[in-house]
Amino acid sequence: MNKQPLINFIQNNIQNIKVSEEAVLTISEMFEEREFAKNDFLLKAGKVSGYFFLVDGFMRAFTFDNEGNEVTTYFYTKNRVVFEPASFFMHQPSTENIQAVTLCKGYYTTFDKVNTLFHSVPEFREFGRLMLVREFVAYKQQTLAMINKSAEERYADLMNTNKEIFQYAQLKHIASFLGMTDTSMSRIRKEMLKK
Amino acid sequence: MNKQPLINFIQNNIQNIKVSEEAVLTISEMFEEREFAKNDFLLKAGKVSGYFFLVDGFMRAFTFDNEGNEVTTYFYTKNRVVFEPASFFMHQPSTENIQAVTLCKGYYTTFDKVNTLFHSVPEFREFGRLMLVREFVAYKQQTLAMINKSAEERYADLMNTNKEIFQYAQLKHIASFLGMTDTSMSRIRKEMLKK
DNA sequence: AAATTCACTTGCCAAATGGCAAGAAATCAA
DNA sequence: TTGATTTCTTGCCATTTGGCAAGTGAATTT
Repeated sequence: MNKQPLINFIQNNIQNIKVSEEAVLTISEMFEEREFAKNDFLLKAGKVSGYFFLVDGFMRAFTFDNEGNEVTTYFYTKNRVVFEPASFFMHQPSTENIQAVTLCKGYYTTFDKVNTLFHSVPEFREFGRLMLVREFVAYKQQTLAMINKSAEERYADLMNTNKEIFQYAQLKHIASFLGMTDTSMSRIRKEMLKK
Repeated sequence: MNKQPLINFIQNNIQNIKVSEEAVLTISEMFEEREFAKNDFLLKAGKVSGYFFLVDGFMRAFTFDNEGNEVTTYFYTKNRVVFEPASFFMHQPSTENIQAVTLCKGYYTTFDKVNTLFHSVPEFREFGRLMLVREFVAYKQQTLAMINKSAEERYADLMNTNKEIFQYAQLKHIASFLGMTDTSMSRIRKEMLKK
């Protein structure tokens, strides 16, 4: 079982600290290789989130608003840690679903194991904090753009900064992610073609 | 110098762990009592965020969008930790400002000191993670509401869940926080009075 | 207390976005 | 390959929200 991609990712995401051989081994043991077929769920609403390092594939998080409409809250591309912080760290049932959009490969673990690593491997603790902070920062930037930008600007921004999303995700999912209807987004696309 | 409110807050926010006397002392030493007069800045854009436990008062975070409009990104009520996670944890200049809306009292410290505490006091490490997770969760819920809710619903939601914000904040700041113009919000208020 | 500034409201109209339903296109299943 | 299902687009019109500028009222300064 080759966990090198996982080790490399962790190593690359801690500044100034070389992960010791021992730590590498301890970490490796706690993760298991896992695949998700297209449309399989990494996380279902009501369950507690796990921790998944996505080596290859594309995932989508979504929930439902008051009127029962599906709302896409996030897209995950490869070389990212995929988890729902609220559920994972608070051990609470998730309100979100996370689903494989394409075939997904990576390494999976649970809160208990992550917690063990947090207590026993300082390097991993740093790594965990960095992942959390990174999620937060990314999320904040994304949402700041939502405020005080028009639907068209939001669409253009996503096109420029996250082109790979358009490669994998359905347009209606991108639309709800951007806080607009698929109808509106379709019109925006039409307008932008003209230019 | 009485740091009991700080200790109590930390104690109350770690599950299942009693903070030792020694830890209490170590933590206390790292924080200094601090006051912010009305309109004073806890954080200015371009500076690196500190860490402030707000014992009493009300604060507001804001930044500017592409067109130069001020956008309120957050309100902080008492008994909360006030900091900008992106800047604080990544040691990067903040894009946000945090300003005292009323006279504010609390305990202040820097990244280096928090880091020292993270490494030397496990209880504080847990506390720090909980604060970060809590910020993230709160932020996520807030922004989820922004998507797929009308301006009127967003206003009503905030009224129901965070009434104290209306006690202290200016209406135009609440409006930009809710992602609408002050003009629109004024009209919404008028409509809601009728009911 | 008067002058000045700032926050908020309101009327008028324009622009952006949504809702619905029908049709076209793409995808999936047999 | 064909039929069925799903996704995406489009036309028509309604609704929501914004922009501007004037007006009111409250707070602050001198």
